[in-house]
Amino acid sequence: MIERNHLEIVREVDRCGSLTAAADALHTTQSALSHAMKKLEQQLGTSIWVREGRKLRPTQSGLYLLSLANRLLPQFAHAEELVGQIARGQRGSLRIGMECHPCYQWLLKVVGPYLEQWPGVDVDVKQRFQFGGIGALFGYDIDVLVTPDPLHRKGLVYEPVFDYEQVLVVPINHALTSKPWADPADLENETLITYPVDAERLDIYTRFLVPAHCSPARHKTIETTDIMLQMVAAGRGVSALPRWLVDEYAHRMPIAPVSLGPKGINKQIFLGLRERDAGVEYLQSFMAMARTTTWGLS
Amino acid sequence: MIERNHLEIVREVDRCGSLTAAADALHTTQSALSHAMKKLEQQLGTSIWVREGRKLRPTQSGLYLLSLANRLLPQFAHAEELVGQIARGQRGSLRIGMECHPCYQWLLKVVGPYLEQWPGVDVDVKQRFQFGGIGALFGYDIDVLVTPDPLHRKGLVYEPVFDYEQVLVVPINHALTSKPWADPADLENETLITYPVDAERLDIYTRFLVPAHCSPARHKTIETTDIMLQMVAAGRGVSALPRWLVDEYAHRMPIAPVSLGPKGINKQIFLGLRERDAGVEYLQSFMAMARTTTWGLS
DNA sequence: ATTTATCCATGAAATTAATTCAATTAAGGC
DNA sequence: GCCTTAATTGAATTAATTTCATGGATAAAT
Repeated sequence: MIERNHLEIVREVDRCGSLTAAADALHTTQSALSHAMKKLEQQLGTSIWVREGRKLRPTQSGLYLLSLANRLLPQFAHAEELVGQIARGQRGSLRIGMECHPCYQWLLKVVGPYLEQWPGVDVDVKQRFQFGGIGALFGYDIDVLVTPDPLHRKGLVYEPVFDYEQVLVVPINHALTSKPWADPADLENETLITYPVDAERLDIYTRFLVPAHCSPARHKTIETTDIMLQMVAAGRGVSALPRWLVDEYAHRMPIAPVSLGPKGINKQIFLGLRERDAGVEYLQSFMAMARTTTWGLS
Repeated sequence: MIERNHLEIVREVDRCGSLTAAADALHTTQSALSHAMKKLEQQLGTSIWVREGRKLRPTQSGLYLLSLANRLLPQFAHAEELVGQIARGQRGSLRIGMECHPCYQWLLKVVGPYLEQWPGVDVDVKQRFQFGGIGALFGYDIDVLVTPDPLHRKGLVYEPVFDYEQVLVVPINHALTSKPWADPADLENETLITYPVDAERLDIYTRFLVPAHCSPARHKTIETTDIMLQMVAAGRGVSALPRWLVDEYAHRMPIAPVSLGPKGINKQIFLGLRERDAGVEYLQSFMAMARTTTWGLS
């Protein structure tokens, strides 16, 4: 019934004062407007203007339509601009999924500058997924997945963003600090503190303890990195974290890193996203900034 | 670009889950919707849904359009309903202009029942006009003018709603109460209290004092009827008001009416409106109720 | 594994709607 | 009174939308 272009006409006639002038402004003929409004008037069963001399005076209906036009038309215009920005990749929402607990610290460093550069992009971080990070990616719960395990699936692409070494964290006065590296057997009398995830996803198990058929004296889980390190600093256990993360905390806490084995556990963090989204500008930019931010850390 | 139509489709697809179902709900074919949205997608330069298997998943743009649809479509619907009511004369705004100060009391009696009978009509009362009541009527500042002076102009129509007698109001123990009527000379020692309007618009001057070349000892102006009558009751002056108004207050205040001259000053109140609006149902109804309400007063 | 049923996309034809053109009416300015 | 400006109207033209017929892709069913 009432269409956007009717509102446009009502608004323009009000602005210009006549159908003819409005037709000019709308790049069409006066006749077209006359026909269009006449049809609307018939549909609504009421006139929108009354002719007074050769002026058009809005009726009550006309005045109401005018107020409607002034309310609604800007919203249409705004919507088009916004969608245009989304189309050009200047706007959107970037939902980041984290499968790598300690990476949260790193992420914070990326997000700050990113938000400044992309004022139109809303960033959100999610850490728990019902069907795993990849499921969340496929399910459009997230747009980017930060993970150490780039499980390849059709429709997904991964890009490595940084390498790091996973190290043992011990109190600064711990005996192991004098050794060049830790052996699996060194943990047999220790309390191991980890994030609360399956053991298969903890490298210290899969790549260090399990191959050597060792296990720690006790195993505790803690959700947050800060508390975890405070526990370590207090001598209540040891943990395994990226070296860059330990280095950062070592300034303010009595903790120290120890390599896991002679070669250390070397890992890589990947950013995964849907292939379909690979061309989106603000996602590409996030990838680029993620790589850059890394350099300052390791 | 974005048309009401498109929003309708987006909303319905979201509700129904598929283009086909939405087409059904909108009483058209799936193909029509597909074509329509494809065209919009091309214009916007972005897709609105991504085909996933045989499902449509809204993109960011699609989600935004959906929120837009949910905001805007109800307003379109509401507008159509409202304009329909206006067309049927069931709704509008009734802006009443008053050129007769004491009539405000009478108006309040009319407006109450009127609002009940016409829940869709918003009533507003205006009392000050830059170019007089008639100017306000011509200028569409008001829809109805309540006036004792029906100045005839082309395009305006007047209808008398009630007759009344303008009387002098005096304290109940005043000497004049014992006379059958007041003479102009009786006011020469009195303080006259009136509304703050030009003397030419006060009948007690134009039709009583001026013809007799008399004037009151003092002249005070007061805006509100209640205070005016309290002043009279307190013996601080006399005033001129409609008899029915004085009768009403006489029950609770020590005041009394006295006719102005042997025949009294007889007046008539008119309702004026634009000729063009004469057929509007809720205006006609107001006229009718105005006449009815009068009977109970005089 | 093949079949079946859905669902969406697409191109061409048909239909419907919108716009223009030309003629007409009406009011205000000179 | 005449000229100019504005709006309406009807017919012709042009543009748009819708339908129809078809094909491809996917999920469900046999």
